[in-house]
Amino acid sequence: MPVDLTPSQALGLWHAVTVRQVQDDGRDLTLRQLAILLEIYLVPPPHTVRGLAARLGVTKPVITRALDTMGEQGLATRQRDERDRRNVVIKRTVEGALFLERLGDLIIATGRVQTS
Amino acid sequence: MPVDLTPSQALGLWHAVTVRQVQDDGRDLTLRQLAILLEIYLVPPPHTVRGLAARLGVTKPVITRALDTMGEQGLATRQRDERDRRNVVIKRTVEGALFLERLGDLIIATGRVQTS
DNA sequence: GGCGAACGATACGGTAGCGTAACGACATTC
DNA sequence: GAATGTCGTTACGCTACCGTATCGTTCGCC
Repeated sequence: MPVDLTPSQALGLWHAVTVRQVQDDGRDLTLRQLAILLEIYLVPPPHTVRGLAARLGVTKPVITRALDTMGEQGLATRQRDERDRRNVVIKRTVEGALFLERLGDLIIATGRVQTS
Repeated sequence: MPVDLTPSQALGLWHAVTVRQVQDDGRDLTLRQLAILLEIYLVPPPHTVRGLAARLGVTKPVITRALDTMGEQGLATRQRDERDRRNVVIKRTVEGALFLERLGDLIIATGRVQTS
């Protein structure tokens, strides 16, 4: 099941999905926040602030702030690591999973339309 | 040349591309700015502030501000419409075209790796 | 010519992001 | 048990974005 996109199709897909995301989503996430969210939900846990910062090439406060915002929106949760209480483990939430599920559906639906 | 993505592959693609975009791009565009950029370069001109605002479901100042920022970065230019001097026509730039070209290549390259 | 509408830009107060630097809590090491 | 190191968070000053409201310019129309 290969993904065989031309450059034009690739950008077209990105275009359509991004526009619909802007239109529909009241959340207005940053690219960084979206990257963090995808990282949390698509990469096996555990996730820490330091780990995410290193993975994305940003500073720790960026992650802390993003988790603050996304926490208020119910997209992720924080939890102290009881084994090493210096660490904070980032947990997934139902709402976050739903958000990504909708995003996945949007991409697929758009891809079908774009290339049909 | 169909795009036959599973939900998992779709999100995986989005994930990898978004993360690399965050890692590599010092510009740190907003989702809205990215949507505007894609709209300008993938939809046939002419583009106006009002048109883009309507298309994306945002207010006019959002477009004005985004064009300010993107103008400083060389990603787009503004030009008065001499036929109707109330209008401003948004023009593409070489740098903007290069940016999108790189994005397209990134998506394709990622898609190949992701699904191989 | 004057009035109203349309367009883009600007002003305003507020919020949220940024990077750098420092901080408190905790673990580790000697 | 005191020093050192490692976490995540907070503080600071700053910049950029937000939405609402208003402004100046320009067009169209009577």
